Amino acid sequence: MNLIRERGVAMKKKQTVTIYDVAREASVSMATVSRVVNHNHNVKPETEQKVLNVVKKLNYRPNDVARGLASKKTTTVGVIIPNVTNSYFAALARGIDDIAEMYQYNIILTNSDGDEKKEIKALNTLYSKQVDGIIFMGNDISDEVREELRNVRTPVVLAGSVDPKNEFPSVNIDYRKAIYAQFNKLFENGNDRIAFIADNLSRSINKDYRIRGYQDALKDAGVPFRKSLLIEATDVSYESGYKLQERLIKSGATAAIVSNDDVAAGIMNAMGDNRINVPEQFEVATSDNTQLTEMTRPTMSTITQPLYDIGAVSMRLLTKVMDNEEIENNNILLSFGLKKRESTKD
Amino acid sequence: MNLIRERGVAMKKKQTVTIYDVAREASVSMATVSRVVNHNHNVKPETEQKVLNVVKKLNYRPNDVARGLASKKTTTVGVIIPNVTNSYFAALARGIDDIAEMYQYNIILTNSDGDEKKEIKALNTLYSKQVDGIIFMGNDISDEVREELRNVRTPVVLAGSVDPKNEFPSVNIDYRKAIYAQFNKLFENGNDRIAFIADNLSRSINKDYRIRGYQDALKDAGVPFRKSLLIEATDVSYESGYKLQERLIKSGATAAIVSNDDVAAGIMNAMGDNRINVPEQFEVATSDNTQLTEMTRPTMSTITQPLYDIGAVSMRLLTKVMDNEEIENNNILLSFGLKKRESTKD
DNA sequence: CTGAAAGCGCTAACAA
DNA sequence: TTGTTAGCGCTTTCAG
Repeated sequence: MNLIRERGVAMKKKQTVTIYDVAREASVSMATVSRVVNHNHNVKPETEQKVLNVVKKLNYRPNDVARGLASKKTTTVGVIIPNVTNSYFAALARGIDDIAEMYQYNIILTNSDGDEKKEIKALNTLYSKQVDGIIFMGNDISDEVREELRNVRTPVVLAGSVDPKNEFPSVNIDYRKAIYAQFNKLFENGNDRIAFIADNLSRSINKDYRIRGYQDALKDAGVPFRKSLLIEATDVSYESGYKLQERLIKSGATAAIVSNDDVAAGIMNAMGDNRINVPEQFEVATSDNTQLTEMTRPTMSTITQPLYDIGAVSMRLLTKVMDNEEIENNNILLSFGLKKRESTKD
Repeated sequence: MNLIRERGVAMKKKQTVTIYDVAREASVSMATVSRVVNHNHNVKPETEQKVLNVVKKLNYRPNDVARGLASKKTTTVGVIIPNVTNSYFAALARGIDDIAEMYQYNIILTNSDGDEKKEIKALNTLYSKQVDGIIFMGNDISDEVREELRNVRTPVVLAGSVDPKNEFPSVNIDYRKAIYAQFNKLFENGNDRIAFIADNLSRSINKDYRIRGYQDALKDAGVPFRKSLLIEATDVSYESGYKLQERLIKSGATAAIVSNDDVAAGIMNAMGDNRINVPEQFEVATSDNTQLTEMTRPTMSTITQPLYDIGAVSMRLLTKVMDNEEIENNNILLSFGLKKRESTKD
């Protein structure tokens, strides 16, 4: 080993300079170097300066892996996302990364496609990598995932994803109230056959939240429930929305509440392509207020959600959990709104 | 230490089971456990089975951090992306992650906003984290970034980002030829005042590639170059496109080649809102073929790029570089096409 | 086919 | 304020 070090420039392999090298060169102990590198205050200014000089001279960069092993902290958090390509989740991811960066964390990003198997696999990998925390996105969590989440014993926060059992910290909007409000708008516009559309009606986020809001509204409005107005899309894509148009018309609906912007855009464009005017003949209200809502013609009325903030707040919450801080409220609901654009009458 | 382990269940701190525990329980050495966990063939089947049983019984999970320190491989690669929220880059990121997963790598994702300072900071962080490789996205690389990239001495591949000096491996399409082809289409449609729009005309990807293609075409078509037709957007957003519309009309252009789909959508919608018909009165051709091109009305004609593949191929290329494989071609150009939709006449 | 032992580069008591 | 010394959990020669 020493032989290798001595040979210096003659070495072929790239020479990594370690804390030991710095210590020797600065005539101090490794502990002291560690202290100055970690901005530990208990170091005499002169010593600190001396070390800093050597650090610069040798271009020393601490090895985070070694650090992680010794300190049991990796300063990285895992992020499970259904699909980066989905603008709703991408917006959250951006919020997460920004706050993570602010708190000196890095993000390991894994796409799950909302698939339970992949989610579990990702969780295991993240666990092996010793991440300090995990942000989980995926609308809701299956029992198997819940089990795994308990298992890994790593702080977890759900972002834009509900936990009906309130077992894990989460950041969301109140989906039930949001749909309730949206229904009423549409109802006031004269619609009493309002369809509700989501990609998976049996998922908790729909079954336990959105559809309940829908039914609350139905009840208060004195409108009977019609099962045929609950429509399931094959997935959260533009195409799946486009294909739904015919069925929607046949259902007798005159308006639709859609839980995803891409799907809503598909429905709207399909209406237009089939000479059904939006909003005159059919009103469409969507849910995510992604930028797409302003790009379509007509533009889309929507629930407004603070997407970026949902991500940002989740990450902030996670830092608190990781630091064992006292959490006053584990299930944060950010406020939503209703934005009227051109796809609804009022 | 032993004391602590002995206390077993009595311990408060969560007990992590290590390779040492497995070895003891299975009455073999750590080395043997390591071998079976890493699927090293030189292990007698019975021994392997015995170890595997204990692994399962104790629910042993290898610690990747310790592994990383010992083996100097972290099986994670860094990905620098301007913005996950940008659908062009998000599509590449998805391709990257899928192939990474296939090769057992994880991805550390960092948003740079295309900002040189952030790019350099990210590079340094990734270096500290000892990533095995880096995928860089950002259109092109400044001299400072180039310097840093050389410095870190970690395999790098550029995805959807040009390196005019061909110093680093990269995966792209031939932007010059693509713009050339697109110009000709528009020219054949009867336009001789065709604007070219990008967010930063002085960036290499525009200056050295796209604008050259534009000028090649100009020359072959015998059309004089007009500087006023080279238009810079403030950024790659829908709004910046929307705001450009007036200037575009004033420039005398009758068609535009736009280098970003969001910007193109903004321009198109602004035209529509100002009662200028696309494509009858103004033709718009865009560049990325993201899904947005099908969502706008009219739909957008575009260059088609294999976005997902650019990411996927980049990651595949990176695995080769990391494995020191012989690379036949360092600068991969994937094929592009031209897709006619409704925003151009032919 | 298996084991012993020396690290990987750093942090964190504990002393001094 | 600084140094000494154990490890952190695993891989990897090198023997046997």
